[in-house]
Amino acid sequence: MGRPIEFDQQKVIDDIVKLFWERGYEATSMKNISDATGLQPGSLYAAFGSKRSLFLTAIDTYFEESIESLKAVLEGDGSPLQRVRELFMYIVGDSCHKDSHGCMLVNALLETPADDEELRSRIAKMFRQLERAIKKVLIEAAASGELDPEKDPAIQAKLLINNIYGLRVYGKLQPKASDMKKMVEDLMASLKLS
Amino acid sequence: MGRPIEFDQQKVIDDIVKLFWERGYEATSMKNISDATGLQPGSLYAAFGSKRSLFLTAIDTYFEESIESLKAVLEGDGSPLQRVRELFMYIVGDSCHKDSHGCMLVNALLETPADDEELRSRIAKMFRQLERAIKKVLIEAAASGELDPEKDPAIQAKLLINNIYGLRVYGKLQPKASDMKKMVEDLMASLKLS
DNA sequence: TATTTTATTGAATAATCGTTCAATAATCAA
DNA sequence: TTGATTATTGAACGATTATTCAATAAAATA
Repeated sequence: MGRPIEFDQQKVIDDIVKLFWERGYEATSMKNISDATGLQPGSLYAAFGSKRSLFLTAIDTYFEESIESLKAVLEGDGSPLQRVRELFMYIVGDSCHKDSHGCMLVNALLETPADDEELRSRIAKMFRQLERAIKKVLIEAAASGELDPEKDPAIQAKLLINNIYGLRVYGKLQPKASDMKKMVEDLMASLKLS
Repeated sequence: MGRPIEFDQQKVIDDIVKLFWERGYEATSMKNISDATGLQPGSLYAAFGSKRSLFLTAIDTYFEESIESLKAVLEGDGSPLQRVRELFMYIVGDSCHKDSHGCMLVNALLETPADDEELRSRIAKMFRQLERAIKKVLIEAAASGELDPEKDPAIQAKLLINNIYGLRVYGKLQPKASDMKKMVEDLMASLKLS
């Protein structure tokens, strides 16, 4: 009972994700958020509690939407390593277009002060999900003989994740998509049995 | 002539580098800087002009000190690929110890808004220096037959830089040094002629 | 209809932001 | 010693920060 919420909760959260994604935590003010959402401070605080919890909500929302797309690619068509290649090309495409803001989680992680255990461990947990998904595909690739038997799927998964982090940084430098694609091709070549 | 500067300029700049490195641009206030250096606002503004130019000075100083160490490793003893391996182990060591703050340039790049061309291009230029240094060593490795002849030194240099970016992100997640080292060993293995 | 509950408004809060400036101090040249 | 020049001090500036709150509005319940 009581007065019902008037604003579209999903739309407001998406607006907030967009803001924090583009500008980071510190550089985004509550005024920015109020302007972007059309909500007054009182409504924002009643609904979310604080700027920090607003940010945590944004992070969570971003992750849930992202991981779904990434897993869809990894579970798509083609051989295991073809699917890993698809994943990387997906990320290259996302990192290269002219108004990309990179990965919100990487951005957030790098902005997070070292002593903020809560935020750091939250983000770490998210990346572990992606790492597990990649590892799973690499194990498939090992079973089918597509992966070089010298390579340990667990370590290779970490190495691939490392390259994804790298692409998210590299993407901030306005790189040529053709360079990034060549890098990915070379990276994929190193996985295959030769 | 006129009253001479009283503070130790190098020490003050080092203090400021440390602050921006630990906390980033937005989260560091002029009050923090005043407290850390012992200088009053007036002195800081007289000497540096603005918070932004203070940050640019910090970035430049950090880079000059860093690139020297990195180049020293790349021009050290051992075969070309051994030296590349040294470089990576150096970065792993630097990224893993408990109060590491990662690479200040990567941190700064990820915090930088997309429309800040000045800062972005300044950082891009710095990374290009490291890429060139790596490429040079890879060309040596190709000449001596140490590098897999299938691999293009230019692309491999980009891929190695990509992994360095990655390690700087990975380092924020409090990783196990042993995992990172295994990753580096695998990465190095992919360069060698097999 | 009267009451309760919750949402929204938007002004107000105290603190902090980056920056400026007049006053004072320390040096050099005359 | 006097005047010019530059450095330092620390209070003050207006703007902005995250957050709060009393007033008002809209719904459900009695």
